[in-house]
Amino acid sequence: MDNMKLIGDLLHSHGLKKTPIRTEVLELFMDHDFALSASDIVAKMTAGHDRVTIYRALSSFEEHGILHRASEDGQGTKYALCGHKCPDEQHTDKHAHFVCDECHQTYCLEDVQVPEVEVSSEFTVERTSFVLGGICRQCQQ
Amino acid sequence: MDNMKLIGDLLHSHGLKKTPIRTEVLELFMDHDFALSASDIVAKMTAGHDRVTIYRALSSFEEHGILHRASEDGQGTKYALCGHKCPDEQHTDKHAHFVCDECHQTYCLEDVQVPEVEVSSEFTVERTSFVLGGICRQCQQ
DNA sequence: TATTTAAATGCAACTTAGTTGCAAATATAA
DNA sequence: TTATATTTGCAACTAAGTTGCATTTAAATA
Ligand SMILES: [Zn+2]
Ligand SMILES: [Zn+2]
Ligand SMILES: [Zn+2]
Ligand SMILES: [Zn+2]
Repeated sequence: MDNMKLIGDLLHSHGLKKTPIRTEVLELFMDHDFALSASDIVAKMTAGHDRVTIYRALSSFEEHGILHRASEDGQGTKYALCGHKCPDEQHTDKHAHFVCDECHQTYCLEDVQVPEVEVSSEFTVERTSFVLGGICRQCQQ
Repeated sequence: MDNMKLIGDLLHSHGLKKTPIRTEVLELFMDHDFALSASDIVAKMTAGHDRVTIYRALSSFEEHGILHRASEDGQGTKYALCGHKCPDEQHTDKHAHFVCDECHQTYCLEDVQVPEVEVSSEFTVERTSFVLGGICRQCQQ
């Protein structure tokens, strides 16, 4: 598990300082296969770090393409690394996401491409979000 | 413009009492071709009605299939009648929506069907939301 | 028309997500 | 080791949305 090395490189390659908080946040993302919100992270962080710092880390990671928005239901924005344990390129919004109505977890559906559609020339499309909702396997049994 | 008749029938057919506030809310939806949030409505309503009442009207209309959720960006949930001036059936989530990054207005793209996709059997899909973002014609000039 | 009652409204208070300004702390580079 | 830009913490704020409860009102019916 040399996530540490990975994280160091990732932060450095984006000109971001490697701080304990950022490191821990990225570790959390690598240790989960579902998306995390700011408050999820605050709850999972060891020490009692300030919410604001977490919000700023998430914004910064999003701006640098380290994280992408996976969903934004009323309970807050959830973020994810693009591929689970692949903190690399293509953190795009080109795949769909799934939100479970039961456990409220959000998953990246990396093998479900967001479809291309024809839209009236009245609109210039620059972003796309395709979010499916329902029940995940754990919540079904 | 016998929207009044339409609104009366609509409310009555759902067993909802016809009140001045609900009437005015539905008129607002009929008079706009973009989706409206609770605070949009509060701002456009004549008298100074309570926010809570508007939230409750919107929830009630959503439960009865009179309105559907068009988008929920960080700035709040926007609702729309299914067809502009067609307060009837099929207030489904089967069409896409467009959110303008400039004016922050949300439009129903009633001719853009939400695509059907194959999803891993790990997930049981019950809802779908397909939201496009970009710039609308007015904001492009 | 007058009475009754369930439904709708208003108000106050609360929760939660997210933001801003500023001072103090700290990661890195020289 | 020092200097500096970046990051963090704190306090305070905004905005969306919710809840409980008392009051009002639409509409059914007597
Ligand atoms: Zn679940
Ligand atoms: Zn994703
Ligand atoms: Zn626009
Ligand atoms: Zn719509």
